[in-house]
Amino acid sequence: MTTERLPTEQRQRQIAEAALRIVAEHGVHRLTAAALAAEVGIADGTIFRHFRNKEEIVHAAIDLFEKALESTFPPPTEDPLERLGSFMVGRLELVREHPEFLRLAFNDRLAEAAGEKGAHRIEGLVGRSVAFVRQCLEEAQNRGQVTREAPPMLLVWMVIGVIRGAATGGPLLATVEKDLPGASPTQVWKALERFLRNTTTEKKT
Amino acid sequence: MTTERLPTEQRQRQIAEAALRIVAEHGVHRLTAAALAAEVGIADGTIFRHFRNKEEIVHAAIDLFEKALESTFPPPTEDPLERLGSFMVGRLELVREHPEFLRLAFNDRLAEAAGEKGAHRIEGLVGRSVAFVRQCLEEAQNRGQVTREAPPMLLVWMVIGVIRGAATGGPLLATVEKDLPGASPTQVWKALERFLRNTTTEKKT
Amino acid sequence: MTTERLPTEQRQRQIAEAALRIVAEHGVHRLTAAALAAEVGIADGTIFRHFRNKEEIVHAAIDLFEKALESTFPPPTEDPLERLGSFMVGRLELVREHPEFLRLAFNDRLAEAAGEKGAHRIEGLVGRSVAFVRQCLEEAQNRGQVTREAPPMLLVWMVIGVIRGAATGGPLLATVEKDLPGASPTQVWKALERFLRNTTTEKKT
Amino acid sequence: MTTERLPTEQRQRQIAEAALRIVAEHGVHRLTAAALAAEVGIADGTIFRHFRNKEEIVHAAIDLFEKALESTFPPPTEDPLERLGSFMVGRLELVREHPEFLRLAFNDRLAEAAGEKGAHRIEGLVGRSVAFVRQCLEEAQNRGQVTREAPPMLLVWMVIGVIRGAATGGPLLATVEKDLPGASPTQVWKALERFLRNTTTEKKT
DNA sequence: CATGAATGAGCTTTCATTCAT
DNA sequence: AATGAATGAAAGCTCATTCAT
Repeated sequence: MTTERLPTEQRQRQIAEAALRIVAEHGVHRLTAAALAAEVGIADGTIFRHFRNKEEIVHAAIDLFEKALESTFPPPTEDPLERLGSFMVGRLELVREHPEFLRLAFNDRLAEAAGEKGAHRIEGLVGRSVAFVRQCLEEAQNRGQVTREAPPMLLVWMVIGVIRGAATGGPLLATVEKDLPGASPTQVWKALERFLRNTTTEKKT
Repeated sequence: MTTERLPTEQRQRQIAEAALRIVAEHGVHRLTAAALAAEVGIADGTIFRHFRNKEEIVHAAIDLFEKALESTFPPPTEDPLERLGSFMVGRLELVREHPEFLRLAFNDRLAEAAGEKGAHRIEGLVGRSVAFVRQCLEEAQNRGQVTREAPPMLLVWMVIGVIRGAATGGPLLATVEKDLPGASPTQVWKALERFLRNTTTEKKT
Repeated sequence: MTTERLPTEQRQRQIAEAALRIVAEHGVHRLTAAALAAEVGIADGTIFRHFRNKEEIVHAAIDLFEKALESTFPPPTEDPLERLGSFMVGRLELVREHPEFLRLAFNDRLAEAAGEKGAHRIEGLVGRSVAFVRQCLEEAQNRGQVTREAPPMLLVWMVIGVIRGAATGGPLLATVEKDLPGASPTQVWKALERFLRNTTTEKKT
Repeated sequence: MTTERLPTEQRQRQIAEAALRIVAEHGVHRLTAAALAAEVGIADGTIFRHFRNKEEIVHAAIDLFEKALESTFPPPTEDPLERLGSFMVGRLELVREHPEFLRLAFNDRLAEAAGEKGAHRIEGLVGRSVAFVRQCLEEAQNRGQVTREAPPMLLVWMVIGVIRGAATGGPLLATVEKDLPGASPTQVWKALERFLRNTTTEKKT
């Protein structure tokens, strides 16, 4: 069989994308050179003309993931809650477009496949998002938009929990899917925002 | 070397526990027949005198996990928030005692090792917990202990998010560990409870 | 195919011997797990139940080689030339019995297959033999059995050259094989000894 | 990157030389098409525009080696010992200039890489040198320059042994390097010559 | 029940060789 | 002539599973 010849960069991209798809759909244990090759439509051995080894493939996949996440960090607007909102909506839309990412973001599969270094990268990615959320929430607390009584991390966990929950089409919603059936990212954020503001101490006085 | 002969039931339990430990500490890729045998202290072939194949071992491990989770569902007390509190405290304490479970609960590793059927079981386990949390929250909303404005699932995701966050010693806290340093399960719940109730004060006044 | 089951120690020995045979007869490039397995009569994978990896197999082979060489170091008799004679005869007889060793002793094939550590071991083996020969010759010079005029290493190289030459059935003799047709180890040594003593300065005076 | 285009003959030479260098410095296992191409500075596929396959490359390398050896056969002078001397000095100087050759001459690595045919060629090369040495020594014996009592092959082995020993900087000298520290080729030959002639003095008196 | 040797499929990686560009 | 992507046959090694003892 003679496959179309493509420049390395293109093949690398194809392979990285295939890796993402495979891990997301079937799990790391199916991320084999053979599976990758089949997915891309080339011969087994050819994989290693484009990547030195499997680990590098995973790193390329993480790159893709990273770039996608990066694009959802909103510009530093004035209002922290507004910022948090764009972030959340962005993330939820990202997941809607790329369901592959879902199982990656909240899962340490990729990390496992990438060895120590890859695990750290993913940790870093997650950490950055957490830090962003926290930053927004603390600012909001300082401005009195959100109650100062709650420990910031509690709020962070809640927000992350909502993102995760709204993003997961899977298990979390399985039993209760009828609830917010097609709840759009914006709707979810609106509900969350109202809730957060609701608790504001200012309002109580 | 001839190991002491034990009845199948005991060996099965030992093996299932060993499986839990191995997956938790080293990941699925180290869950091999040889590793299990070594952990239990028997010869590798012997494993298959007690289980027909690896999948069954994983199922036994999930059984253990299930039983542990089961034990944290509190008795059906009157007050739904109180019930939710015992549940949450129970779960956090469980994780504190058995850190192995952490990587299992919020991770689909075990599911992956157990094939389709195992994945469904874990999904079910998670689903049951979600349903419980939801039940408590809806009751609380009906009683006016928690604002009725928020969609129940939003609250569910928040609570689950807090449980996950408080349970995970790892990445989530990494950058901000000073926050709730040794926050005990009860302290976490108290903070969450105050927050949940807080949202209703407006209406009360 | 069901092969006879043997205890690891026996299989290890078989495998190490097979390794020696293969390297000697066909060269390192044919020393593959498959070839070893075929030679021993077991399945490919089985090889690695008895050795952790190929390198360990080569080390086991070197062990065999080492033991054989060791056995040809004669006891420390009074007369150095007599000692040298037993050594040489021993070595030649060893090679006659185990032609496999020939290509190993004067070849760095095994060394190459064994990695750094293996190469050093073989170097050490050769070094020990050289040192032994040298020791004998220097003593002989001190006693006046061999001329003191020749630098010791010159004599060493000569003796080693004769051992190698007499041992090699191969290329070295190819063109001139009729010479010392069945020259027995003892005959070769006798000829060499006469030659060495012949040069003695004592006799000239 | 497009490399300068060179006529096949030049590239062939470059490749053959690269082969010699690689085998000498790193061993046959590194003699790969990719390594050759890198050494020469062309793309790996290009190698096979100049040689039909790897075996032919090795043959070209042996050609080079052969030519170098050829050049050290001295003209047929009157005195056989003098002839032998030039030969030996020539060989030792060759090795000093081209240390690559060392590992080739006393090693069947190249032979192994070249298959049956290549092995025979190298055998022939060695055989020719042995025959030359023998010729010289027999003449010398006939002229009474060297004792007639020693079987010619014994002398041949000795001489070859000395050449090998003096050429090998490696293991052979490792333990005793102080001996003939920078022993020049001529010094080595002088020592050997004195020794060979020495054996005849008895009869002369 | 327990042992541990044996199996064979499968995985990652290497490499000589081909061939479209 | 030169390039470099593609191929496919090994090679080394792992592991679930079987089975004679």
